[in-house]
Amino acid sequence: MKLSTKGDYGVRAMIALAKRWGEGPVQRHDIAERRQIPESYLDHLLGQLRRAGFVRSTRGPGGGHELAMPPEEICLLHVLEALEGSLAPMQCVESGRSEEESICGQTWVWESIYGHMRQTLGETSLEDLVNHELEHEQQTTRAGSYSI
Amino acid sequence: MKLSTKGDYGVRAMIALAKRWGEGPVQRHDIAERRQIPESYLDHLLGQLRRAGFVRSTRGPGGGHELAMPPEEICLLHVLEALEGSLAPMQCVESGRSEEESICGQTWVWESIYGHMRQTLGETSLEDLVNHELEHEQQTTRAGSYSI
DNA sequence: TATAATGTTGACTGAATTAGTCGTGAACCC
DNA sequence: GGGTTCACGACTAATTCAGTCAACATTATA
Repeated sequence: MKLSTKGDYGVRAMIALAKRWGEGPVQRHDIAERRQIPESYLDHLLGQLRRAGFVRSTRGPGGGHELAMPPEEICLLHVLEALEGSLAPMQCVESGRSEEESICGQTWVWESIYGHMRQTLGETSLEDLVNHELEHEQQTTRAGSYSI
Repeated sequence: MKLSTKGDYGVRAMIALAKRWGEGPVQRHDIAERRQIPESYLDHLLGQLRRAGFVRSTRGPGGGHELAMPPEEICLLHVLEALEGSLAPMQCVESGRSEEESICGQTWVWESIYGHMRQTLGETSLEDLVNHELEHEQQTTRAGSYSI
């Protein structure tokens, strides 16, 4: 039941871009370093995200990658589905085939879990993630200031 | 984000046993056929379930497998964790390492999803699954009776 | 006690998926 | 033209998954 690194890395990259929204393109190298993603692998992920319409890239000096729309308009669900395809935990959940129900017997439980998961991911935007991260940073900075 | 066949098959097998609770041992072959599980693979699953204490097996003629406790006392969560290990969708969710939070940035979302998932699976017993299946069978039987 | 039915175990294997790397090329800026 | 950056596809290594198989242990019963 693990999310693949593809999804994880992809979301990390999107958060990195969301954090710099409005400041022009960010370079691949920069994203990779900050979020600890293998740079050459990040290539693929950015390619998928670009083709899915979430990212805009420009080449040449001063080029890089940026979000194609504001962070509040991009939700985790769409990003992850662009990278991983369906997130359904079982085949019979996504296909909705009721004939299999008598053999599998557990479809309804997974449907419920999947529904909740989609809802949560759909309600969470990149902006939310950035805000959450900023709050967290403030806390650790404040806490850390005592130890200097 | 797929559940492996191991978890799926394992739960199917447990449902099969729950349905025959109190009727003595059920044979591997029988379970495999009814639930469409490769018989030699089922071996491994029953082994894991036995070592986890959910299944009791007896050898020799008339032997087979049966639940080691009533179906209402066994929940999906425990069965799946016995088979698959942790169901946590990301490493940082199960380890709870907050240092990674600044790099990953999405832990909190997955923690919420994971929490809900555990709750749902924890609240669903084998008895619930059997009952659900019986209701479903009645419906299809009734519906089907018109077409004969 | 012989034997047939059944479960037990672990070694092995093939296929698929994941997680990347690398090289070449294209666009862009100066 | 030269340096910088992205774009794309071929290739590969490692891991996990899914499953088979053979030898062995236990038990019922005739």
